[in-house]
Amino acid sequence: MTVETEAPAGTEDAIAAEATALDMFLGYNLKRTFNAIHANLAVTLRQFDLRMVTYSALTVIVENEGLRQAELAAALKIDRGNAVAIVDELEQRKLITRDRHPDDRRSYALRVSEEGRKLCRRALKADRECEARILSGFDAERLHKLFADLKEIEKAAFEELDKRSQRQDTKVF
Amino acid sequence: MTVETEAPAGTEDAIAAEATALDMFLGYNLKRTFNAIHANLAVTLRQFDLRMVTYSALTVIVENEGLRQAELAAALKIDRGNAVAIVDELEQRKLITRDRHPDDRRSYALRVSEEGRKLCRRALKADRECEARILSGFDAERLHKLFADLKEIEKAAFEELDKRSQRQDTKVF
DNA sequence: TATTGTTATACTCTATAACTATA
DNA sequence: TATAGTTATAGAGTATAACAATA
Repeated sequence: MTVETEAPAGTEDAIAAEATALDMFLGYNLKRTFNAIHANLAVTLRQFDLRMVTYSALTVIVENEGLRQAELAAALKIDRGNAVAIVDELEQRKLITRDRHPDDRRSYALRVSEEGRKLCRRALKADRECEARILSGFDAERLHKLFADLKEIEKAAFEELDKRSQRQDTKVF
Repeated sequence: MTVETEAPAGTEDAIAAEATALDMFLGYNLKRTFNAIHANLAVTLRQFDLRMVTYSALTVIVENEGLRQAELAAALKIDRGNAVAIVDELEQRKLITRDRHPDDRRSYALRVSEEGRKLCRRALKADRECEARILSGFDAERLHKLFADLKEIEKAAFEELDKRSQRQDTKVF
């Protein structure tokens, strides 16, 4: 998605340093920035044998002991079906336990183990330190504004999406 | 990845409206915001039967007539191998042509057709209008600052990634 | 009837490796 | 030797549909 500036080696009059119409788009810039941040996160998490999704699943379980798989899936915005393998992996690594839910025999109650809690704490710390290095040039106020902007845009984007699906609905009938 | 606030229906004391440690992370917030923007983009592009990658490929070809497939792949930061199917699709839909490169018989020169140019123009317009609706609450200065922040963070993140791989290198030897 | 966990399936995206034809 | 395009393949990520057990 990103139009990077380095020309492929040996390409004499390459499409280097070019601007593209895509530069004007927030989506394009968000993707580029996220890719760069995510590349760092992947390196950070590799030492804990975690992926982004297992990392965030573990974090959510730590913070919500006893939650059901369906609740975890909703929190991570992933499908229930896709949550199975993730929970399987965390359970097989003894980072969490799958206990029967006391008042609903369909459900599991997910709980972190001591080992899982420690791993989560170490991963969060490493992630925090990595982001701090990347964002060392940003003061608190600038960061706060940036986070607020991102939140506001997320909200506006979902509102626009709602409007569009309503428009579609009214078109259909 | 996102810990959304809506509780699943029928979950009485659900993990609703909760904060998570992940909220402190730029990566997490970028992903949430990008997901929301991308959901809109996907809806926008569906009417043109385009995906994000075919959309950006078409745009890059429009802006760099005659470029090689390898150059397109580099611009999109995708693998040469993965570019084949994308170029195939655009060619089969007669949105672009694959001409032999005049001075290198290994290469193709990718060129947009009139139909492709029109489609690209319409898609860019629809994308622009959608983003404008989402960002209607942002004035030009705020947007400019946001884009600048994103660019700066991307740069810092890749620099940090370089440092880390160098650190790894020096460890190995 | 609806929900929980599960399985199967499929499509996209990404990454690697090997092949051919050219340079 | 190296590069351009191609093919095959495999791993993630994501989405849908169906099933058994339970509510």
